[in-house]
Amino acid sequence: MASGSATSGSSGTKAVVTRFAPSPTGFLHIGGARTALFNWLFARHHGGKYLLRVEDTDRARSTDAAIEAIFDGLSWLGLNGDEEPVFQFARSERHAEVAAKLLEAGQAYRCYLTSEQLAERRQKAQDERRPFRLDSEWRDADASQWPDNQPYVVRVKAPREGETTIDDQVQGPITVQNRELDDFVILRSDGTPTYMLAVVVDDRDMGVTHVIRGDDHINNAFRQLVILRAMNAIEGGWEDPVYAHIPLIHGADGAKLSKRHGALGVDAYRDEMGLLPDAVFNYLLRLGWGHGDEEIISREQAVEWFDITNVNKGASRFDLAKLQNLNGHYLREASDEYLADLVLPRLVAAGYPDADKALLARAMAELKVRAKDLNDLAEGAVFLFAKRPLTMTEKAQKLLTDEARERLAAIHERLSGEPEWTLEALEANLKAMAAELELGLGKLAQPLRAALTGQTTSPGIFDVLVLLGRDESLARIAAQAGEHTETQA
RNA sequence: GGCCCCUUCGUCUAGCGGUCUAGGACGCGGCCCUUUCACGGCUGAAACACGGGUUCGAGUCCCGUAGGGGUCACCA
Repeated sequence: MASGSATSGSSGTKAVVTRFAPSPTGFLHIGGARTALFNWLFARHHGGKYLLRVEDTDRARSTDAAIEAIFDGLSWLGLNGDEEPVFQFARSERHAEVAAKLLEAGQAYRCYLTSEQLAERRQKAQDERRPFRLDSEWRDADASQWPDNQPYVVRVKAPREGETTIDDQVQGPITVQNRELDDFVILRSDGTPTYMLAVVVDDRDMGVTHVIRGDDHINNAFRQLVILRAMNAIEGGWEDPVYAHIPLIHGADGAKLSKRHGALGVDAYRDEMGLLPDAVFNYLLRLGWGHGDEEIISREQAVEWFDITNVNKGASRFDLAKLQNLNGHYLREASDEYLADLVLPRLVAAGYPDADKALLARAMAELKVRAKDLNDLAEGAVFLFAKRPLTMTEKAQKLLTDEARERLAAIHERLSGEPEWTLEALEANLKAMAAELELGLGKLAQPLRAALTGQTTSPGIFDVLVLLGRDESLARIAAQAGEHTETQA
């Protein structure tokens, strides 16, 4: 049993309950996604539950758009909660109720210090270059001393002696001297609960057994334990959860991930970068965690192998190149139908409203081996739906020399007589032609590629001919062919 | 600054006192395959931050130093 030092858990085999608790003040970024992933994996691995809670107690900064974006991102990654999400703000009455109990039991107190007074004291401490620690004169004030009609906040009475140790599942034991803890606010002067109170109450009411979150919350754990243990002393049934603080993700330059760096919403990875959810899932899993030499890990495998105590303690950097490589792998594994569905809207958006899914799907096998994301796939597919006359890339244009155009004319003549428009027949035909002309196949294939696709890279040239079909192929060749054939396209 | 935490190739990691002349992956170089680009295969360069201990033996344990990160709100 790993848990804080004091409380003795009465239940030895309690079912695991984890939660992911984003605050809807921004979008689901990559770090949050990984926290959700680890919570999900841990719960799945132990056959427990994984819950979602929206921490929207900051009314000013919370937005519906953010809530939607977060759910959308989680859903894309397959990390939906096992139950309906809890909205923290809706529970403020319960939070206030707990604060009242704390107050009543003398574990919290009304503090009439104003923000200005606090700022003053902080400033003074800083000027004297000593650490600021709040020592409110209201901590032990009697009800008779309370001023009338003055706003006040409710603070918990943090212990001032001894020390507290949490046995963190990732970081190992962490000890803090209790005198480092201050009497933090649990109820604001307008009566609303602070995050510190709400988290503790909600976690316990939701039955959360394992708190897995970013290690920027380590210090909060000690504060939350103050509330938790006070409540446990008052009414019992408030057990310490098991903590696991996972390291943050840094940008490629080692600095904290911020909007400037790679801290994009997961929607950007999906929409702009054209990545697959399985790839992001796999990448995030391997960031800070490993299982021997395994690199490609399926969801099922991940659930089986995942162990929170194996998570590394140090922060890791976000490496886009590796993510893209992984994505390329998952792209090649994905079915042609699935990919065609994802690529089609991209083609339409790129100005090819006539893009045909069936043709796209047929080309996919050839397309996906040379792509690392959906953008590559869409770009590679453009030639299938481009209208004549094709626009040539600079490199393609260069390939179409007079000599090349003459060869195209010859190819046109020859393929016009090809009775069987199949991969095998076309390959045999053109190879024979190259041999007769004593040319490398490339001398024919490259100009052909330019004429057919407008580009210098594409799927195999015979595949391209088959994909395009006889009529379209011949028309495109004719359009670029040299003089001695009259081009009638 | 106080407190807490971290430190293996450029990056992600394996390593849980001897099997480490430190393994894998991405990236980078070379070769092969090849009509292009990819894919794939083979191969090369590349790391235990530093200094003290403990031990017969340390990448693995302990202590310092340096570097990095987190946190110090009536924000979450």
